Amino acid sequence: MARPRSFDEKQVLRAVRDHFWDAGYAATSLEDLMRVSGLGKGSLYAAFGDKHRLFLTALRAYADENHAALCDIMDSAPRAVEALRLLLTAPVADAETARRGCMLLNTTCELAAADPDVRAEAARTYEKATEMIAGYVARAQREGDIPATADPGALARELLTVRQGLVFMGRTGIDLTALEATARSLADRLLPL
Amino acid sequence: MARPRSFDEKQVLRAVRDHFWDAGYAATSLEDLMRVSGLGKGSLYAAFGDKHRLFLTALRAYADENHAALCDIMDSAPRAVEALRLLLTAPVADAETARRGCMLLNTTCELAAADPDVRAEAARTYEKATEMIAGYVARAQREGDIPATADPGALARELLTVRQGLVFMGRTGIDLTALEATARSLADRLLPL
DNA sequence: ATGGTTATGGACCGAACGGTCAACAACGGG
DNA sequence: CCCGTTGTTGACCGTTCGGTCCATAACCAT
Repeated sequence: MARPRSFDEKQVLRAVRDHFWDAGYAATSLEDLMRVSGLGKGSLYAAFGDKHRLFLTALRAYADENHAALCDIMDSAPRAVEALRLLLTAPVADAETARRGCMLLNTTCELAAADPDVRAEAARTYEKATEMIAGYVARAQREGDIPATADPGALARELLTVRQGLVFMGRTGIDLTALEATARSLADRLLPL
Repeated sequence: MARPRSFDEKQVLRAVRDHFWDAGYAATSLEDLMRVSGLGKGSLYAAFGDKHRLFLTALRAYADENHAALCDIMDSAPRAVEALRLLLTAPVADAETARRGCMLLNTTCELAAADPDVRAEAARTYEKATEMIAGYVARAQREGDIPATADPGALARELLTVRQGLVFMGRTGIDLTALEATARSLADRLLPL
C-alpha cells in the first residue's frame, strides 16, 4: 500500500532513551536525537511526536523495562529475603551501572517540579515497585526470614527509599568499594537474617 | 573612586540559586536569571562570569549554607543520637522542603555525568557531611546510645545514603504522611535506642 | 566642579534551538 | 505499469539561546 518504515521503532527508542538518560532532557537537542537514532527530523516527528512526547515514550519504556529487569534479578534468588538483599546490592554491584544511575531518578530530579507527566510516571512506577517489593516481603515472612509482625507495605517503602539513596550515591562518583560496603551493611541492618 | 554596585551580591546569588534549584541548570536561561536577579546581562557577566560559573558559585554557596543549616538543626538536639534521627526526619518534616528537595542532589542527577565541576562539588560536600555525621556517631557512642563496636564512618555513610533516598522520594511527589512514617521507621531501625 | 573609574542596561551578534513543510522516494494494489 | 499512499529528507522558519560591547550613568578623590 505504501512505503514501509526504514527503522526499527524499539531500536530507535533505545538509542534515544540512552541519550536522554546520560544527558538529561533539556540538554538533549533534536540534532542529538537525529544523530543517535539515524533518523531525520521529519521521520522522528511523524513517528513519535515532538521532543516532549518522544521523551515521555522513552521514559515509560525505560521504566517498564527496568521494572521487568528488576523482577528478573529478584526472581533469581531462591529465598525472598535474598531477593530483597539484591534490591539494595544490585544497583551498586558494577561500576557502569552505578555511574549511570537510573534514568527515572535522574529525570525526576531534573523535571519533577516543572513536568506533571514525569511526576505521574514516577508515581506510577514507584507504586508498582512498592507493591512488587511488598510481595517479596510477605513471601519472606511466610518463609520465616522476616518477623510476621512487620508491615510488608511499610518495609517495602523503606527498602525502595534506601535503594534510591544508593542509586543516587552511585551517580555522584563516590568510591564504589565504600558504597558496596554501605549497601551490604544497610541490607544487614534492615533485613535481619 | 568609581560607581558602586547597585545590588547586594548575596541577595542576587540567592535569587539565582532559587531558580536553578527549581528549574535545573539547562532549563534556566539568562533571561530568567536577569528577571529573578533584577540585573542586566552586562552586570551579571561582570560580577559573576558566564552562566556556568554563576551556577557553580550559586551551587557552592547553597552547599555551604545547607551544611551550616544542617549543623544548626543537629546541634539543637541534646543527645547526639537524637541529632542523627533529625538527619533522617528533618528533610521530610514539611511539605515545601520535601517537594523542593535538595539543589545539590537535583543538579548532581542532572549534570554529574557531563560536568566534572558538579561532581567535585558533590564529592566535597558529601565528604564533609560524612565527617560531620561520623562525629555525631562517635559522640552518641560516648553517650552510650550507639554500641561502641560500630564504625562511625561506615554508619555515617549509611545514614547519609538513607537521607538522600528520603530527600529524593520527597521530590517525586509521594504521599508525605507515608514518607514521614518511612523516615521514622528507618531511624528506628538504624539508630536503635 | 571635574575627571578618573567602575557599574549599568540594552542593542547587537552568530549560532543553535524546536518545529514545519514540500519535494521526492519507495512500496503494493489495481 | 502506474497510481495512491506513506516515509524520508533537508531546506527553511521564527524564536531564543549564551555571550559581547559600548554609550551612558553614578560615584569619589581631588
